[in-house]
Amino acid sequence: MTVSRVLNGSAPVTKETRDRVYQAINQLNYQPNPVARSLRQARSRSIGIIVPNFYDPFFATCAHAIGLVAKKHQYSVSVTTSDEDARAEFAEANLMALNHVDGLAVIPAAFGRSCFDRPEFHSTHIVALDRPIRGHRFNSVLVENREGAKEAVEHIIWHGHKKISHLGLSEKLYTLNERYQGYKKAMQQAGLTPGQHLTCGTEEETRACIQQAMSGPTPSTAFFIGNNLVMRNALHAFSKLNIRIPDDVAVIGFDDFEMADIFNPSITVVRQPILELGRVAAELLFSRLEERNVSLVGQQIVLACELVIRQSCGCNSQTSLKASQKTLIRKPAVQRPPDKHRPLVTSTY
Amino acid sequence: MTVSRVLNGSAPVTKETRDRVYQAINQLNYQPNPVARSLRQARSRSIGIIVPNFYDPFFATCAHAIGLVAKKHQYSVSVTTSDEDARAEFAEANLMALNHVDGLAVIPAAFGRSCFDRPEFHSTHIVALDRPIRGHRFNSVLVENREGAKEAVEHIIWHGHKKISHLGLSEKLYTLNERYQGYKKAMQQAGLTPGQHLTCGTEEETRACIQQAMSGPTPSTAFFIGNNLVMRNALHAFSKLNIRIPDDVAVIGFDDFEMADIFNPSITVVRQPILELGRVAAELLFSRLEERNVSLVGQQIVLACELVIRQSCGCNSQTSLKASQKTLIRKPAVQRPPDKHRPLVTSTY
DNA sequence: CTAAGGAACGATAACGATTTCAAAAGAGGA
DNA sequence: TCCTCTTTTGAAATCGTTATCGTTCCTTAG
Repeated sequence: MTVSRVLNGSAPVTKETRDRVYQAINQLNYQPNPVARSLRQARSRSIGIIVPNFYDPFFATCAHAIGLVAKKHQYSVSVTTSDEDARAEFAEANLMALNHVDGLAVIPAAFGRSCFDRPEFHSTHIVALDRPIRGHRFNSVLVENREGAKEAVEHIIWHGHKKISHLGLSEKLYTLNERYQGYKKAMQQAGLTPGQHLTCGTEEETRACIQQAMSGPTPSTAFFIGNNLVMRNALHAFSKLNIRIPDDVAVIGFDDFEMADIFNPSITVVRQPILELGRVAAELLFSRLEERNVSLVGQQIVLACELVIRQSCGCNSQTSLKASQKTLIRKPAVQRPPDKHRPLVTSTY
Repeated sequence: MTVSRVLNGSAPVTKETRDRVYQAINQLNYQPNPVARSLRQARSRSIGIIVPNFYDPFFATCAHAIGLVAKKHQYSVSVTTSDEDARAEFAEANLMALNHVDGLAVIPAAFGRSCFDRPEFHSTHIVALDRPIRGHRFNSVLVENREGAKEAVEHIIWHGHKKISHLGLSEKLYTLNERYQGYKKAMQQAGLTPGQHLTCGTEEETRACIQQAMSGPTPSTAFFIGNNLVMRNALHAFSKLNIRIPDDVAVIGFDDFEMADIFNPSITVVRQPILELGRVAAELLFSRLEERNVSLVGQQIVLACELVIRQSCGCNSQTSLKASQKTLIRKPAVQRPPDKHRPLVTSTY
């Protein structure tokens, strides 16, 4: 008991006894057993992170950012994946709850019904990132998908394009649907007819979509591309079809990626504040664990994106920008704390 | 006690009692408490994974592969990061050991002294991936860095290049040093003078290295590039310096990456069997948890790489390969089970 | 000098499972 | 009928910590 008091500072202990305790601890190489602690206290000074997968740089960067905040607060973390499957997500979250994690940061799985309102989680603090969880108990931290997409499409319209196609992965995915809505709004406000949400899963589908969009009486002269999987496939397709960017078509994407500014032409994108997303979500979680900001419970926080103008949209960085500065960042309207770039997503091994 | 026997099948229970137990379990929504289990049994049917970071696709894919195997064996996983720091690695591993993980799969941190021979880990099964841990207790699963690099350099030599430079991140990194040794060997066997290990951390350093290598009386006509961080910076530099690939210089890299075949020209690389690496390491770990293959303890397993020939080395895929097949894979000498490609490292959110 | 109050520390009982041991119930043989 | 043996079930101890309560000792006030 005295040892416990010394280690936790939960009650006063004489300096002399304290020293004896520390001496014994050193002699015996004693380390408190976190399992027994967790059993007794029903908490563990740890948080769980559930992301759809590890190999998507977006998710990886979110997990990284959350981990940094956890480290700052001296919490340990445990990361697992849902594989975009709500059932697996439930299994993982349930296991974490049984293990008495103090909080849970989740990028909710895209497919299946979310289960965080189940009684298993009544005593667990949960924060969602990137995609919302409905429910008065939860906070969600999101990105301005709609506004970001709208701004991107407006930029293409400003370039003079009239027939702009939208390529996305699936209308079922929250973020991609939001971006499509932004695309539609920009088109309508400019008096243009928005196209369908062209669903491009595989590389073949993407090529077919592009070919179709570029045939007919009024071929598309520009593409808004909803995420990086589609961007990859689209770039491949453009190359195979001998379609030149930005001469034949303008291209603008959502979510910045590692190679976007190495590409020739470099790719104009809407950059999401990924580190900020993870950071804000994590800080929110910890503020709730420490019973602060309780008034925010149930609120959504939405972070602004940046339009990163490079060459693929038709802007000629050689002339319009200083030679030393290949990338122009148009600052978002909403003020927000400065965000460092996504960490370099490349190998160090 | 009877409930425990029913759930674990650790002793015979009458069908009648068993049914009553299940009925009660359903009524009460009972779930066994893994913390109490872990406290009593000193095991948890879970493994820990420690990787340097999440955002490097290589590490992410390793973690993914290990997770798949764990799922198959019905173990849960907990992933954390060391940030390439051996002290943080020790802290994470120690915490996992205290939490009674049954096994630990680690990509050892590059910087600092590895601590897995400390008494804290005497009862934990540990397997290393990608980088070795010395010690008779440990298994390591590695990639043929030397042979892969050698084969790549031999391919460039076959193209007729005589002055070939080696760009790497750091000689302190195990894998990069191994690859440099392979480069040196290939050069020496061909009667050519190997260059220094050119250390390229930042983009500026990389540019300087390239400029230096390409100046003087005998400028480099080819570059072997040790990993993807340097590859990224090098591609940027080549583009800025208006050096054309493969016309001015040939380029070959180590480790395949997402955009390698989208690039123009597509990048020839040595592909590592990443999923296989994770799979083999995980299966080895589980076979040791189940007390099988004990004879393998202390052994290293080394997996072969593939040379993926694209355009940047000077091979003209338009003529030398079928038009439908842009990528030629030269099979490795060593037979090994077929490996699926790295999962697509792009966003689905 | 006594009583009251606080500081320091120890004893006991949880937390929720499993290990070990003991008891009850049923089967079979003398 | 009684005894032994096996099958099934329950009781107690245990894992390593903390919550709770109680005891000792010392200080201070009346």
